[in-house]
Parts: sequence; structure tokens; C-alpha cells
Amino acid sequence: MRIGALSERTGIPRRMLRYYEETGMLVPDRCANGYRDYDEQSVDRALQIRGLLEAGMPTRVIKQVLPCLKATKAIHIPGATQETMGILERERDSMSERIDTLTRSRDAIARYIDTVRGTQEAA
Amino acid sequence: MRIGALSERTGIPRRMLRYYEETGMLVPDRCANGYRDYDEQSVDRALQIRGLLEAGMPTRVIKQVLPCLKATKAIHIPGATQETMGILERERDSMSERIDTLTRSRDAIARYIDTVRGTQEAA
DNA sequence: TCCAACCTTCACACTTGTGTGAAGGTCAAG
DNA sequence: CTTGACCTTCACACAAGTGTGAAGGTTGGA
Repeated sequence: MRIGALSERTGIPRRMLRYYEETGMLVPDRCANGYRDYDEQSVDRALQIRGLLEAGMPTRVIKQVLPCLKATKAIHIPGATQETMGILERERDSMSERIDTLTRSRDAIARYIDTVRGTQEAA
Repeated sequence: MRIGALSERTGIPRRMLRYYEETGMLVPDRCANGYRDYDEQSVDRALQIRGLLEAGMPTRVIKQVLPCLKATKAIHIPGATQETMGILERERDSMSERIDTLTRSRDAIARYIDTVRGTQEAA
């Protein structure tokens, strides 16, 4: 599929899809005429990238982390250096912290909303 | 407490604390000599701000959301406009999405790590 | 054949969050 | 009174993510 189609299916601007390629996060094949050629998997992958970017993860890290998100039971464990594993573990932990922070804040907001709604109802 | 002390207690650079003030997220009192004067609560507040920033939430939104995180049972519900409530609800939902994305990714990374560890152990 | 709708690369520009440092005020301790 | 460790504001700089658009190639249908 070409970039326009992927863009429509994901809602991600063409510009951003090119940026994902430029940073090595999502590199499509190329047709003979030079057009980008994305496979079906790219849909999920692009959405995942956007989600992580929105969650504040820098492209550098996304690039390192994405391979693990493809297939857990695949052949990988390729150049699974001790160093790579360390990076992944640190990333896992910092993600957990972020999740906690976000969850606490979201719950507080939700409580607030419920409180206000309750008060207004009672009034 | 002065900015240096808050910086040391939170690990947040002075520069950033000033930035938090500039953007209206954390505005301290001022001493007679012009020095910033932070109260005890500012410690938690600053940490919360940093957490949300790291989670990709823009200052604009943090500013809107922070008041709800202070005290759920306080007098607020001040200018709780219909519009404000809408913003909060949308923010709550988008936070939930982020949490889901992060959680899925983190779990995948954790599984990957465990798989590799298991494989290496077995080898 | 030619137009419309795609695609390409390239480049400028803006916002945000952050680092760094200059120029200068305050204040306590020697 | 001076020195050192704070503080102030201001400003320049940079990377990342994103928008916009120019200049030009490809291709399918009227």
C-alpha cells in the first residue's frame, strides 16, 4: 500500500510517516518507481509508534523497543547483548513509572469529575 | 524554601522550576527581596509536573489538570464550566489510551526480557 | 495528449522542553 | 568591607516533533 492509503487508514499525516522512516522506526519497501510500499503490518506498527510518541517516548528508544513488540515467540534474541538487555530493563522500569504517574493523575481527574457531577446532581 | 532547596529535594534543575512558574504550572510566593519562596507542597507538585511532562502531557494541559489533583474534597468546583468539564473528560480518556498503549508495550518488553532470560538459562 | 491525483525530495519554520551562561542583586560569615 | 554562595532576569542555542509548501517525477483516465 502507498503512503496515502496508510495515512488514511491510520490518520497519521504523510509527513509523519516519512519521519518515521527517516528515524528508522518504520521503513517501508520501495516500488520500482520509488514510491514507498507499506505492508499490512505497517498499520499496527504506525499506530503503535504514534502511541509511544504521544506517551513521550523518544524515537531513539522506540526504535530499540519496537523489535520486541513484533513477535514474542519469533527467532529473534539476535544480538541480544547484555547491554541491550540492560537498556530494555531500564526502559521497562521507566515505563512502569510513567504508567503509575499517569494512572494516579487520571484517577484523580476521574474522581474530580465524579465529585462535581455528584454535587451538581445533588444541587 | 528557596529554589535551590526545592531543586535539591526534587532533583529538578532550577531552570525547569523557573520554567514551571513561567508557564503557570507552579507559581511560588516571593520574598521581600524577590527570591522565590516555595511551600512544602511544592515538592509533590513539582514531581507530579515532571512526571506528567515526561509522560508527554503538554504544559497547557497540565495547568488545566493540576487543580483537580490537589484536593478532591476541597471547595473547588469553582468555575467548573461545562466546557472545563468537557476538557477534563477528554483528557481523562486520552490518558487512558496512553496508559493502555504504554502498558501493552511495557508488558511486551517484559515478556521479551523473560523469554530471553529463560532461553539463556536453558542454554 | 494532457490533466488530475498521486508520489518524490528538500527546506524553511514553529513550538516545546531543556541547557548554558552573562550581568547583576542579596546576604551571611570571615 | 569583602568574598562566596545564593538569588534574579534575560537571552541565545539546540533537539525533537510537526506543519507547510516548492519543484518536480509517475501514471491512469478523459
